[in-house]
Amino acid sequence: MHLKTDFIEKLRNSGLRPTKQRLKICDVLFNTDKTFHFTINDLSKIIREKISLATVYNTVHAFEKKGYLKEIAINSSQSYFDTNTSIHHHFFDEEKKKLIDLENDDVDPIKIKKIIPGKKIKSIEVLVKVDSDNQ
Amino acid sequence: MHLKTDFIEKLRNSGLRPTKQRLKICDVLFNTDKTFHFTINDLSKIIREKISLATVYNTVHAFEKKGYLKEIAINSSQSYFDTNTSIHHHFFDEEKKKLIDLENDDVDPIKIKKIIPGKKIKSIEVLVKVDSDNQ
DNA sequence: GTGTGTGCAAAAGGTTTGCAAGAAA
DNA sequence: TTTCTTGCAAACCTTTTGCACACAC
Repeated sequence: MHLKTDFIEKLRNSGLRPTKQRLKICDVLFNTDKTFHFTINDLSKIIREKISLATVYNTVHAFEKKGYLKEIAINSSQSYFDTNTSIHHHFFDEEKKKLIDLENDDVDPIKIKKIIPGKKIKSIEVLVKVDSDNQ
Repeated sequence: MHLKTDFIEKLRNSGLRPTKQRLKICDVLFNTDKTFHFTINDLSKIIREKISLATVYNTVHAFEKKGYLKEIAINSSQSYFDTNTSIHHHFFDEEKKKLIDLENDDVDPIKIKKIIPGKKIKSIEVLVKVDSDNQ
């Protein structure tokens, strides 16, 4: 359970003004023990107080830039975000269109044998697509 | 070097009528030894003869469904396609916004230790994001 | 001829932008 | 009072759809 003052401080420390809208979004995203995945559309619906879509986009992108959220690439139709910012991977359930966490320990270390001169690795993401067993 | 008759046969065998537009798109995509990555937008530009965007979308999706192309999820802003349909992975160069193939042999086998009851794995995709070395 | 494919324009869906009004510092 | 943030609508971009015409068989 987080206190509102924690969020105010968190935002201030990031150089973001603790506005009513940002605090509400913090409450929805971070005031829980479980991490979760969402689309902007999901988030808009969860927020009971009406916050303008533009503000939701602004806030989510601001939070992502500050490292409080991670964007997950699944397909080109929508952006998915994750409140779990640790290094981990994902299952994507094609049937339910849902993401499932795959903790780093659930995947043997990925060894990449090829290097690209002048480039350094920023991240390694594994996406495992799954579908119904029976068919 | 492929012959036009090869493409006609390939399309016929897939139940796709060999129209002028589809043959032109085959020519652009498959009449080369190198495989490559493209967006629909790229493809539209490469095709000199004007083919309606709707037809390009239709054709690319038809080819994907037949297994002649693979879609690659990078981000939510655009769809990327790959003429290399073998099992392999990708680097994504964040600076140049370009994909680079990572052959299956370049990555040690991925072992997933978690299973989802009732679900089977359809694909495992590794995306390695790289960026400029110097900074 | 019959059924499929194409082209165009319009519509849809997600995301971004410009700007005036409002809130935080 | 200065600067940042919000809200709204319009703009944008990619993708999809509807429908008349054209083409493959």
